Amino acid sequence: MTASPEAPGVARLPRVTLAGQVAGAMRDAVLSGQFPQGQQMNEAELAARFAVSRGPVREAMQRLVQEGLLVSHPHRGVFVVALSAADLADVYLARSAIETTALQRIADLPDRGPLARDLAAAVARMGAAVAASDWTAVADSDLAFHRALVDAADSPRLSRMYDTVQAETRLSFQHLMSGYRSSAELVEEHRRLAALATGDDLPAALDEMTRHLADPVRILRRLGTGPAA
Amino acid sequence: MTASPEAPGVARLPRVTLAGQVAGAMRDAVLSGQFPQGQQMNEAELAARFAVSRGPVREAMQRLVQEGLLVSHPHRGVFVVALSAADLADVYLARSAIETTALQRIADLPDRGPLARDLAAAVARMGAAVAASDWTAVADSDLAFHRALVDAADSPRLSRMYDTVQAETRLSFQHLMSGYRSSAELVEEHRRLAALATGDDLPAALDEMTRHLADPVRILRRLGTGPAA
DNA sequence: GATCGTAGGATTGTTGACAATCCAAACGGA
DNA sequence: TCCGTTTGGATTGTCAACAATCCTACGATC
Repeated sequence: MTASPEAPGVARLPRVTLAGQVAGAMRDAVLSGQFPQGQQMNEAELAARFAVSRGPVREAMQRLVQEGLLVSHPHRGVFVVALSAADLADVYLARSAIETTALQRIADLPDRGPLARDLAAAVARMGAAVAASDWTAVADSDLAFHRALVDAADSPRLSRMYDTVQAETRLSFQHLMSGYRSSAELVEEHRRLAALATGDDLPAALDEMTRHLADPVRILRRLGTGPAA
Repeated sequence: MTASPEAPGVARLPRVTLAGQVAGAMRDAVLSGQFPQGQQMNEAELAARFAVSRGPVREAMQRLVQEGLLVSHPHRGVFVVALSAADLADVYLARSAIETTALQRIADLPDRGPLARDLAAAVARMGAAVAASDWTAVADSDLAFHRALVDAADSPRLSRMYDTVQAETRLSFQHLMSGYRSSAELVEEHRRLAALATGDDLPAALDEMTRHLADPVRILRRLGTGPAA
């Protein structure tokens, strides 16, 4: 047996580098709203805060730039992205592209049992979170639901692309949360989605998903928030 | 008029940094097959080659990692990706996700004239390239065709996601080229796609695109190339 | 009074040196 | 002969100092 450098399954245990740790911490900080949108991320400041040199900080920031959480202006600095209403609509367009494709692939899956379990669990958590009025947990279970769906398609690229747009989705929650649809309705909607995703009526599933993802865009348009078109 | 920091339209002229230039050069080198798949990219070596320090080289490599052209193993190095048959199939799945969504958006466009022109131009160039047996030009026009299509959807995120998968597509050409479908058929297929994309029968367009993108996967499966599943 | 030009301060981009980690080959023992 | 250990070389990860660029505020000129 020739030991391949990339043995499948046995993932090399994650050799953490400083840059990776800093990237994780910064991602959490940005996603938790610790840095307001548009704020500049000062390299020296962050380096001092994490007690590392500017090198790893630069590397970490560049990763977050590629993830769409930060935006870089050469020779000027990197800033927390400020998502416009048009950006939010675009995020949901990208999500629908990924999630509907995932649905199609899921329909060809031999065993949708595991996915059904994951989705049910996410819906259950969402229900509990709504009952407890824990909006952070509601958002988390929402994200977990859709992630489980995409990951079930077993496509590295769809999952990878979804990482980015889901991060942006999470970022947008801090804007959207207020005008969000009624929570009870939200849970019911996901329960319906779960049933359709693991059922046998693909067109109906696609239709429901499209409507589900179009809703936030409609809300945005109604609120008239966000700068410019 | 308060000068906004992000005036729309007036894009800041691209302040090139060394890292950016190195990234461009490395991208070209990798995509042109100058570095074989799986080869390690030695930092010091590349730094000497471009006459810069290791810093910009590291930064450039990290960008290409995010673009999917290189893969990084912490403490071991970064390598040119080796796309398996499964990876190629996945690339085309991701492409279909993006391109079918683009088609749907294009269908809602008020004026599809510019797109029709771009697509026609790409098809014309493809025809000329086939006549001249210039396979590089054939590939280029193929890529240009699909890029024009995606860009016409006017979605920053779809376009950005497409950057990555198109780079991988280009990389895969060096494998796939041989068993590619007949060139005359290829031109005709794109001519048909152009007509459908700018026409009024969206379902037919989606269907044709799906078939178009499924073809390379079938070819791969037939050839039985690529390591493992 | 407004505009252009200029100096100051701050921040980012780049560099070369140092430290930590990994891989492979040589070595010794069973 | 085979296996586990160790050691050496090479490569990557990190650091702190230097250079280049940008933005702001101030002052001169029209």
